[in-house]
Amino acid sequence: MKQCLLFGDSATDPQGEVPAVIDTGIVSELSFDIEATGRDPLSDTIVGIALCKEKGKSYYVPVRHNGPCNIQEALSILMPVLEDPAVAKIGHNLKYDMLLLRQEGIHVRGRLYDTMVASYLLNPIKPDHSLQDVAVEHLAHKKRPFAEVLGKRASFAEVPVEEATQYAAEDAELAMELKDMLFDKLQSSGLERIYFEIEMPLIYVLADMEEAGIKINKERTEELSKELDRELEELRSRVYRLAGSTFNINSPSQLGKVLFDDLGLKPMKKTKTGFSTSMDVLEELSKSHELPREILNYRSFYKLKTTYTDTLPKLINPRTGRIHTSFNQTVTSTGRLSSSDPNLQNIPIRGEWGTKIREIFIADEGNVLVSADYSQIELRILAHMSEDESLVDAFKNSIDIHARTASEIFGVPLDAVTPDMRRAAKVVNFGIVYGMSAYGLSEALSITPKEAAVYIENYFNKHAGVKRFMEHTIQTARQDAFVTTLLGRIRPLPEITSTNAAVRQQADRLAVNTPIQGTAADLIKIAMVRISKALQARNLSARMLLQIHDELLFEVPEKELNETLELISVEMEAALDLSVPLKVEIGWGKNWAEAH
DNA sequence: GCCGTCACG
DNA sequence: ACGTACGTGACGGCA
Repeated sequence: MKQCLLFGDSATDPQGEVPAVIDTGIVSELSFDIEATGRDPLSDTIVGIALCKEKGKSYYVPVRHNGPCNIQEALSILMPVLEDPAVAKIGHNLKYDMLLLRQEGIHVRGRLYDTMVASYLLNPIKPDHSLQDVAVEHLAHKKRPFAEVLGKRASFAEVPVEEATQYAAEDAELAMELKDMLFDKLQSSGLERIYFEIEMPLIYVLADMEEAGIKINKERTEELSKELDRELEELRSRVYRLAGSTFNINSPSQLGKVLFDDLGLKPMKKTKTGFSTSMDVLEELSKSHELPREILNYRSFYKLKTTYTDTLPKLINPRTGRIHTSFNQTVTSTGRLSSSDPNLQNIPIRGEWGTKIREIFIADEGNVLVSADYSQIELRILAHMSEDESLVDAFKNSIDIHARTASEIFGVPLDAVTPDMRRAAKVVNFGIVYGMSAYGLSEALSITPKEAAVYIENYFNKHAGVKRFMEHTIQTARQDAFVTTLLGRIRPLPEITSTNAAVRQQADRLAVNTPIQGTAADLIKIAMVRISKALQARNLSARMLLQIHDELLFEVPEKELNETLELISVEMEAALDLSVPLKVEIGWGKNWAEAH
């Protein structure tokens, strides 16, 4: 027995002149191939849902187009399909569609095929993974730009339904076509497992995190803004007095005039537009004049106020009372996530003000925030990938790695390592991972390049495995023009064969750094998926809120704290089986500062 | 819309 | 001689 959808002819066949009457029979025939789209980026609401059965057979359900259709009835008919775990979902940027549907109470389930993420895995250095761009690259298909369809209208809902149908159906059809095309390419590049076991399940986790958001103490944040205002006022007058004139401190060009013309300080570095007034320059100049120090103070307070304390309260969602970031899964060339609008991966942590600002991120009543971070993750991955004996041994025996490096590069016994030596060794350990030169190390440690070269030489004498690994990685990269992570994620390095030495050396550093940074990114993504599944399996209601590259932040009901702490540590430490143990440091408190 | 600067891992 | 440590995003100034 056929049942007509109650919104009847509001469903429109893009090919046909006659509006098609979609019935439940057709909807269930769409089983494998669904693309929820027809969204309106301007108002962040669902305007319609485009469904593609196969090429040439697409439907558009105009949920919010002006007309007599009944939203609730339309959605209640699509809901069983969208929520059916046996029905796979195909789309371009599915997280976006999933989040819109959740606002309507629909929770998408089932296997995902996201063509945007597929495009990213195939080429993470591609700057643009929009459907428009991906369709041109992989299908040589020029898609009509959304802006053109929209014209001067305020919303997609005002576009005539026939035109909207053409547009939305084209989106759905392109995703369908791209799915087959990109899936073949993923398989032949060995990216299938990363796609299905890491990135696709991660979409659900990221959607949950974005939807959850994080609570902040609004009143306290506003207090901090006022406090910063008073500090800035004082600093401004001090700066003007020392400069002998008033000017815009935020303008590097005006500041340059004051420092280098009026005060006659000697410029040290040039930028494209003038003399540099960056931190390291002002740091150096502060030895000969009081002003640069005050400029630095002014800048740091100004940064904190404009980027954090002034901005965050305005971003509280009135519906949820919380701040919701976006986690971008297709941005970085190494496989890391990024966070934007607002970026919650660069919240201050250092110094007194770092603590003050982290204190404004709080747990809801009855909950605590839990922070879990991987200890020295990149060095552990380096140890595993290089099989360097001394590094592996140090981690296996829980030796303080920076202290050991200090004893190696300074040639003193472990118990004779001073805090200063350990601090220098820490810089060396980080520098190695980035491919730092003797010059770079000398700058970072304020020593001569000669001394720095000795440290580096000492390091490699004790770590032949690391040296071998770096040389081998660069050599392989030169042959393949790409590098891979432990899990097989790819980063192309087109410039590794450049005839320009500077360009080529840059690529050499990327060749060494990317497998390490990228493997760390793979690892924490695996952990996120595992934790999400384990929490569900154990019926725990902790929510993952943020990922900050080697740290995960959760909101956990106090009553479930002990069980959840255990679960998080276990899942994170077991996410990958390396030749060195993984160590997780975990803490909790009423705010992010306490949890750390 | 780019540049310089600076917050984070 | 080359240029000099990897990966991000947001802000204000300026054209």
